[in-house]
Amino acid sequence: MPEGHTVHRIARQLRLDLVGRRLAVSSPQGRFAAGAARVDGQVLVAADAVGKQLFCTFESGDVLRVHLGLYGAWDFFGSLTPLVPGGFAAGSMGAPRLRRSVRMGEGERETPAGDAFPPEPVGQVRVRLASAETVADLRGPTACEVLDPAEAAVAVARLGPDPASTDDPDAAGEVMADRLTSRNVAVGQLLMDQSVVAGIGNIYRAELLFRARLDPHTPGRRVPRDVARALWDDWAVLLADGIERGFILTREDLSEAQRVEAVTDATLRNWVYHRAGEPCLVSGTPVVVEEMATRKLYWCPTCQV
DNA sequence: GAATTATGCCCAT
DNA sequence: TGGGCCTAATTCC
Repeated sequence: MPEGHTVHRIARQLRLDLVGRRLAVSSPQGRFAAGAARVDGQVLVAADAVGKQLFCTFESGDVLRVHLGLYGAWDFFGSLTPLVPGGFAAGSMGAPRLRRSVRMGEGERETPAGDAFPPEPVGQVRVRLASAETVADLRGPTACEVLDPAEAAVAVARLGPDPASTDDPDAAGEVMADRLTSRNVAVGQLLMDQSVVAGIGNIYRAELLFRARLDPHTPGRRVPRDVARALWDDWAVLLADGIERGFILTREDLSEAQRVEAVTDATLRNWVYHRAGEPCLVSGTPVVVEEMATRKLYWCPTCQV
């Protein structure tokens, strides 16, 4: 599920197993041959997520910028460090992939072509990052390019604040509140605007607004500043939880047993997202789905005013 | 088995 | 406004 939490997990996996190593960078698909050649053979010195974008910095200063879009995903093979102590190592992260391996247990990976390492690329692999022990394959990204340091700085500057990539969350929250409360655009659209706040996608958008009991159509300018700040604080909580948990869970009312169930049952995870026509879990009113700026918006007209 | 759908966002028209 | 990315789970016959 490539909202912000997913990209932070990908950056974490890259830091654990590929940062600090000299990498072979290639484009098995061929569409990124020139970009791959620019960083091939260099040491990867950093991997950072900002919002939904991933920035991989090489020793020359050049930066591989990746945006997964709707279909993109990274598949990891070889020696992998669990993302959380005692947890599973990553298999595939991004859009749903390799579901068979997920059923085996999240993180267990399907090994194509037997146990050979490195594995033969399967399908359209845009970029392969390979150390002696680990391979990361990128498929289906909407953006994948190599930038010089100045260009990379511009790309980062275009993004709003991200609670998981700032060292001053309070100041960043003020920036988000400024941007959210200065326009007449619906708050439901502003939360999806990556220059207002980075990393929120369609699920987090719907759930943040429900948790705040806020009507998605409220113009930004009409959102009280303390409500805007509370949205930032809640986003910081949900994002940190999503990064650790590996999926989006926004129902703070679930029992421990239900939280365990939610690992395999996505229908338990959210208040309104993907629940069109089902009764709101608080008011019983059927959850409404409508189009907002070409994306489906789920909300409860009784609770969110 | 085919059609639809999806967590995003860019670009051409 | 529509297509593109390039995939797989889900839903519909």
